[in-house]
Amino acid sequence: MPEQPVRARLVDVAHAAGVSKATVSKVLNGREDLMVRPETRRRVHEAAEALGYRPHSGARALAGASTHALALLIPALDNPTYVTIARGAYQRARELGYLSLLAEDFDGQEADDSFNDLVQESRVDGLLIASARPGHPLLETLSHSRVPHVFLNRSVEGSGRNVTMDVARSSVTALDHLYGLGHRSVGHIAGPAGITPSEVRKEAFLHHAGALGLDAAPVASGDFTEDGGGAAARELLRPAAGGTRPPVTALYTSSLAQAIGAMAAIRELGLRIPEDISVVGNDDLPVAAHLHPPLTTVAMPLYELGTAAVDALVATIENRPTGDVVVPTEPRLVLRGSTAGPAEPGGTP
Amino acid sequence: MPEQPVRARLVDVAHAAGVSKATVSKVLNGREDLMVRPETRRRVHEAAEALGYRPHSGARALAGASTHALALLIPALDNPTYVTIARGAYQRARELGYLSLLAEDFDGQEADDSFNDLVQESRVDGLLIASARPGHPLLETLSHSRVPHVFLNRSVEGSGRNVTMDVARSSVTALDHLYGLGHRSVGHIAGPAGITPSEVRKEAFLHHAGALGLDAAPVASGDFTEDGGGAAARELLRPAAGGTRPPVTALYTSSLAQAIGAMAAIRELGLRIPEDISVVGNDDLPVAAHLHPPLTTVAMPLYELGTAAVDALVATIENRPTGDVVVPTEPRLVLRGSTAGPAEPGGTP
DNA sequence: AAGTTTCAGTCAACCGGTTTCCCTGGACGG
DNA sequence: CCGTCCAGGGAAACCGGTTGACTGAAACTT
Repeated sequence: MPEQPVRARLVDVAHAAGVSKATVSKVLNGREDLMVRPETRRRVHEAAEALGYRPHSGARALAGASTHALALLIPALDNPTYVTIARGAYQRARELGYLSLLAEDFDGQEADDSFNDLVQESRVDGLLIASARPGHPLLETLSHSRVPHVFLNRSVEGSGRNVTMDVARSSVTALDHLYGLGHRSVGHIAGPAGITPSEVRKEAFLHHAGALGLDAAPVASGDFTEDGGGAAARELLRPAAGGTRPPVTALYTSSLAQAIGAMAAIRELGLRIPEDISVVGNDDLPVAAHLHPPLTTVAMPLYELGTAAVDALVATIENRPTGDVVVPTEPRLVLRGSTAGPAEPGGTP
Repeated sequence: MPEQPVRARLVDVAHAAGVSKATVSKVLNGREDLMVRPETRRRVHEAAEALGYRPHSGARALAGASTHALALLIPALDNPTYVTIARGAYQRARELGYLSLLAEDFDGQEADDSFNDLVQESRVDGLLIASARPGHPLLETLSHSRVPHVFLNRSVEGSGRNVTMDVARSSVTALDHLYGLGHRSVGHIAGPAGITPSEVRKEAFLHHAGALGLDAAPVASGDFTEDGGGAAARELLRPAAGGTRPPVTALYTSSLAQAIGAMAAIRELGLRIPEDISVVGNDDLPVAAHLHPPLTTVAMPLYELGTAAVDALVATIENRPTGDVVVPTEPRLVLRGSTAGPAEPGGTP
């Protein structure tokens, strides 16, 4: 026979357990101030279980002013980086009794839509914002509201709500690897200006390049896309006036997509990977292993970023703000075929 | 000065407009059976606008049994195919006054979680299911419930709720292209058994290969991933007993990731693309243009699939079921560098 | 002119929870 | 033996919308 076709309500559970609505509500929400006999509690739980009771989220939101849901705003869904973050967030939210919803925020406009649909209509209790950037319309909106929120990955200076990774460390890791292979001229493909992790990565790159005493450490910026990476790579590989060899022997990119675009550009220039140019990308994702050649990457703790952001947001919602948080897991180098020692300066075929 | 810090409620709008709650509700919901003077309607709209009124979704859901939200269940977020579908769905939903939420359903377990969190707790009015497959737990769950839903991309036979693309046509398009280049032996890398579009694509491939009179049209199955494509490619390219040349001169894959994996495998076998083996992938996404060589693909109308699915679901919710729907837009060949005429049979270097 | 429609809106019940305050009965102290 | 106290639980007032029954006035009928 089919299951009960109608939803069980709180009152149904109450009736089945022989208690009142109030008691069921207290028991199921595990309130601390509860004065309920273990025996009664058991009956309530059994009745709820038997009836397959699930509270009506709307009713809860209405009565309790809490939806038990969060929303994660990410800048681009087709960037698999954010997918990993989203999975971490979803999982951790679930463990804490929240539902994590996903919203794409290409470039600000969608953020306001999402804000309206999700926050203003009380569908969520708080926001995880991965799409922040200077001048983002949402920042202004948020300053007028009391909605709990944290910024992840892309931080907002002085907000005290940033959850980030040790991005600077990723530059050090990548550079140490290339230096160890013998590279003394390394180019960096940075992300767009104004985006925090991109800036930090660039600064750390330049700083560490100085510390290592590299011969050259040029930087070019581009979108986090394949095209952005390709254009930046062409810029960095252009031989100096009068020269014929590219000024660098290795490239370190800010995103995986940039690395893919850079690799394509390198080949179009008639150069080989890794014989002529080594490439290191950021963020290790499955596709990196299947490129030609397989891409050496710096794996960032993306999943943990998602979980940490949820922890911080839930803490904020419960009035225990955490301040800025940095995920403790360190970036890890994943060695593959796109890096090798540089060619001998004079040894061109 | 900061905006009004407290939400405006329906009653606030009513008061501001000098009418009753009921009137405001009717006006704002644009009900057809409304008897409201244009003048009154204008006042209500102005008041709502001035107060920045947004209805409380929970209250609406409670009172009207309608949440104005849908959920899209997709099998893997890191498959950009589904991202395009999701964008189409989100946009169309918005146009129809719905909010489209995204949920990932790796392999069934998550589907039940989502079902509980979203449907059982009345957060959504209906489900767009892109993750169906035979034996999927959700199918059983759905049969016990009255939740409006449609299946997209992956269909469920006999459900009368399928929204699909002309997948068979994509095989024809790919095969015609390869045939036109001179290929007479083409291999097909299919998706896992039981997944509808995969099956249909395979059948269409075999059928059209027969119609064209190809010399050989072997098929191998694999996951929709890079690894799945790589393994299947190795299988299809294994020379016949005693032979040294691969039995096919071209490969046609079911997904973009498979094509990437296949390309890697082809190279590992010491073969060139497209000189030795041509490759055609399914679904055109930005990364295809940046592979080495750029990948020729069959572009499927993914965005339209998303919009059509929402149309069908909303129709179902409003008691106007549509029956199975096929998106009219035809697959389109995107010509790039991974396809060329086959090498001369005897012309090996 | 009185009765009937139609029009334009209002009233109030209800949706399914949460929460505050109040009630009750038994244990306990004096 | 009676008053107090408190653990255990219940009654009822919300939360913010939606909806159908109902009403008062204006416009038609005849």
